[in-house]
Amino acid sequence: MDEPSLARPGPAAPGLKAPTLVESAVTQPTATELIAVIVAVTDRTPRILTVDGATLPAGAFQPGYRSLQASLRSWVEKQTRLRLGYVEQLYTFADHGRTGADQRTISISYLGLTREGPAGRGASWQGWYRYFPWEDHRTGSPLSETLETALRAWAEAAPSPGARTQRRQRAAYSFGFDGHGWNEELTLQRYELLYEASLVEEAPEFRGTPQLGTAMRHDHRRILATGIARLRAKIKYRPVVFELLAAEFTLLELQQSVEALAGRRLHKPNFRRLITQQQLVEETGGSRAETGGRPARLYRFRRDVLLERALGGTKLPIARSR
Amino acid sequence: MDEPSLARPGPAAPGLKAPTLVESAVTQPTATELIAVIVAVTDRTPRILTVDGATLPAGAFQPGYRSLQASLRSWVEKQTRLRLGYVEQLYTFADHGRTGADQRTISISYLGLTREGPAGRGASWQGWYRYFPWEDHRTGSPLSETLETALRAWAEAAPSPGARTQRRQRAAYSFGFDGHGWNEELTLQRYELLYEASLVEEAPEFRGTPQLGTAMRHDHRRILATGIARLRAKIKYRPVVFELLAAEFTLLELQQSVEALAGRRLHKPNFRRLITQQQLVEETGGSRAETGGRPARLYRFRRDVLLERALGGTKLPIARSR
DNA sequence: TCAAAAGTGTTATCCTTACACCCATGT
DNA sequence: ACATGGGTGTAAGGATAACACTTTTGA
Repeated sequence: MDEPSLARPGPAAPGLKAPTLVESAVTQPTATELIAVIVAVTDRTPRILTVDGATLPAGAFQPGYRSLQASLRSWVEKQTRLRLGYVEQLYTFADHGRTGADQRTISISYLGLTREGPAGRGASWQGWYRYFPWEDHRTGSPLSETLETALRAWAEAAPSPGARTQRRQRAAYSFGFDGHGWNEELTLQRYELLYEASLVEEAPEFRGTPQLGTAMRHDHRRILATGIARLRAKIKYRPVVFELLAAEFTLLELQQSVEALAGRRLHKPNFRRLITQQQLVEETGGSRAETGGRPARLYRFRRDVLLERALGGTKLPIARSR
Repeated sequence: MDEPSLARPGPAAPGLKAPTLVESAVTQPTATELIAVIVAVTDRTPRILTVDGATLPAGAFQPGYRSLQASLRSWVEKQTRLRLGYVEQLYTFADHGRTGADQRTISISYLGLTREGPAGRGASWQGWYRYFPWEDHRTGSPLSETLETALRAWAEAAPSPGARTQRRQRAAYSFGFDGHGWNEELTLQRYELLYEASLVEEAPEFRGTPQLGTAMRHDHRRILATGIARLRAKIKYRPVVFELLAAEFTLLELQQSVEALAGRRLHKPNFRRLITQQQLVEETGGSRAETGGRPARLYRFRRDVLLERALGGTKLPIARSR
């Protein structure tokens, strides 16, 4: 049924002249760097490893490693003595005019999860909401009025009526105006929209107007936005949060870690049910009394659980008002 | 609340000595190539553009273009005269020992959607299920018995009891045995599992045992599996199918295109509701009577609809039995 | 006794899934 | 008449969201 009329061609004979659709790749040598978004959660704050607070760790790809990911992992672990848990590739792009005009740098960005430890030479941990203050909706929406005003002005400044409508819709959808509701996964879209509206700068080298949040070197803030968006989507269907927690934890600690990443408050009773019903965790038998309430039972992650499908079918039990 | 104890460092002063976490990236020149999975759907068959049926189109990255994606797009459109609609980056990897030991190739793979046209010099369109016969579940599960037998044998051959259980669970989850149900998005996991179980070959250069499906050059079949998985996930929340259709189409044509990509049958009444209720399409006023039934109304995609959230909240209305 | 956090039970609501059925056209 | 595909109504079931309430500790 699929394609009965097509003859089955064998693999191309070796030594055959290459057709135009396969060009030689060796002609254009480029430099390759790996950029890492290393995330930990401490004290209800998602943090990333930076260099001087404005640059993401970056290193050259070491040939000799089995894969790009292996190269990144070993390089980070050697430099920082942090153990990386989950690692995932984010995006690859050609850096514009960083090196010479004929020689461009290919940057391959990665997301890595760990637990906070000493940062080491020249490095420091920074809360990620410092770069994206509008992304933390755990206690109201901090900049919502400022942003809404600025974005409406930007929309009205569009050249044509059609473009105006489009801008209005995009802003409303991305930032949750007009009854659209906040969607925490749209971090990258929001950043790009703010960039288009000149409310945010790409690199501190070019400064001028007052900024929303702290800028980073080159396009690193955009890479971080990509990482946040990816992680916020991921925690909903894969149990990666546990990589950020100690071996034993209370359900509240688990909840607060998810809240920190998602930037929203969750509904406690429903969150607990979600976790316990899926049998993602098991009791250790211990308990912890620290915060002036009834002592909480301690749990550990069940590593034997199937890796896929976790933390709730799709959604998190978000708390209703604020 | 976020990080009161941390001083706010400014951006690094230019000219500062680079800390170890930022290595020079220019030291290791590598070759860079772009690999394209170009998809079209014709006659209820998803097809990809290949070279000699066994190789994906690949070309060198052209510096001078705005971005990697722009470079890929222009190169494909120039070589094939096809217009690419939606384009998305898939994955980047370092090719193992294709070039010399000290000089490795970085391959950046892309997914691109188009409509089928003349393939041109040396190229040909191939139905993708030729490489993955077990992925088409539109008319039953073709190889289910063969596969289940082979995979159970593979599981039992594991060295330890723990590994056996793991293998059994992975196989059951990936292929839908033991009441797990078929999940069409797990194309890549299934391919990798079959590869581990030596039921599939990575490249035709090394042949020997009988194969499941047609092999491709290098790791191109794995790249194709990545593209299929990504596209199958994407059609559920972004209206990308329309890039594969003519400007006007019937709802059945739309449904059959989705079915072709997903490799499963859908429930007609529910599918139609899903589409019409979300106002993704509008009637053109015309109709078409071709297949011996009541004439079908023609629709067109509403381009003014917001790009995000489409084709059903999350899921497709899958038909119950076969 | 009160504050704070840990937990449990139950209901309301919506979305998905399934079933049942009628409509329009060509042969 | 009947086969084929087009098209509508509606009920069952399950998952999410919300509300109300009890329990256990420390200050």
